[in-house]
Amino acid sequence: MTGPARLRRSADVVATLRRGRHRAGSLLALHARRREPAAGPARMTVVASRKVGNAVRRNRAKRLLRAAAAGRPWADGLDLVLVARPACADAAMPAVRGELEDHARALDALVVGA
RNA sequence: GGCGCCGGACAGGCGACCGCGCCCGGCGGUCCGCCGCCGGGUGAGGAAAGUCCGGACUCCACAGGGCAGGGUGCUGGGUAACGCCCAGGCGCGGUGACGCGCGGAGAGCGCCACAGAGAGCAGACCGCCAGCGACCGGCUCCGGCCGGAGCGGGCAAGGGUGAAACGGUGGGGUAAGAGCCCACCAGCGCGGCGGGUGACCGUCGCGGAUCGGCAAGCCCCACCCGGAGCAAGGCCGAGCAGGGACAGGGUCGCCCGCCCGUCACGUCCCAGGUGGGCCGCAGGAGGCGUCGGGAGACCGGCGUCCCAGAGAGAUGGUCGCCACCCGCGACCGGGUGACCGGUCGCGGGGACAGGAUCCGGCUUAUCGGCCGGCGCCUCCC
RNA sequence: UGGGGGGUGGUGUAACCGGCAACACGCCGACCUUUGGAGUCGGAGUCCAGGGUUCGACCCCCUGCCCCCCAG
Repeated sequence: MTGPARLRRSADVVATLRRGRHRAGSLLALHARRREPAAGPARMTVVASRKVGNAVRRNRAKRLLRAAAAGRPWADGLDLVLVARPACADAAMPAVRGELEDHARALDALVVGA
């Protein structure tokens, strides 16, 4: 995976969802959290629940989110969780990129600036 | 030409740039656990799906018997096995190609609402038939005669109810009738002969007058099933804190049998800790080709190929070109015509759906065209 | 992975061993009332969907869809 490294451990995902900042839109929700200490490149994972649809729709949504996330730079020391919404599986790439960029800019101000 | 039936195979192709999982090789770094870069190889389906069946595999005193429970259900075959497949038999539907169904109701229990006279060793509303007939009506040659109400009987042909009502035709018989009797037909049962491995078929004889449906209600018969599941199971590593109860425990239930144990290394409960890695885990009931056996499902021989192995879970993103399908328009060709074919332009479309231990089936979803065989109708020669 | 339960008017629930789908609240319409409320009368159901068994299916069997629960 390019860009951010993969976030593998379940505890890290839960910590990011619970203690991180988040922003949500119609296509996706972005959770972000600074590690302590904030060393190493950003890590990320994508999530799609059963509400998104069947396996094809879930995987489609996750691929779009990965591709979109790989297309922009991320600050070091961040843990990211991208949550797919049902509409994400039907969305086009520019829309996904746009919404992700909005969330990322808003959260950079909160997480990085804090 | 039109409308159909059955079977099979496919699941757009090529290319550019940026990326992903796994494997191999090289280089570099390393705290030796690995990490980074480069190159090469490889990377989803006919249903991968639903999880409805069957097996492989693994573990459980090696699970032996009985009961209970569950499943299957015409016959023969195929298979590792099946609830699957093939062939056959019978029945039903269809003009037909073809499709669908399948043990037993002559072992027992139970159920058949409403309607209807009667619905389970049937029944008599209308009706039919003689008899009585003191009452009523009509006729009268005055003796009676005819019809009806009523009474107690005989009958079950016809009407009518219902999903279903105790065979059909003809004859005899009778007061009227009825398998009451007879012949033939249908159906049932028994027996013989012939064919078939068998389901069953053909044929001959005899019998007794001969009535259902539901077992996807209980049930009977035959056959099958030990249980759990890859979070099976095995190995390595890290970490913690013990306390209490009990004589029984052993992978669904009950009894017997068997095995282990009876003061703890067991079982259960509470509390605490961990929730990491490796194997299982990809050579298989395997794919393709060919030859042989078989009616077929399928089986065997030979050759050849290696074809996903992740573990928060890899196939993506942005485009181009060419085919394919649909709609509209223009032009050309054929035809009296409805219309058909071709070229070009514009617009649109490409489904259902993603491996998670593996395999064989079933079922369900699915845009579109392709191949093969067959049936019916119509037209022409 | 294995097992269990359920889907009935708008909502919450019924229906013996197969025989006319019932109740409460709500909604709609009519009557009554100056209006509203209360009251009276009436109305509305693909019994989740599609097949099958049966004379007949909410009920029995098969297939599919959805929801809930339990164990690991």
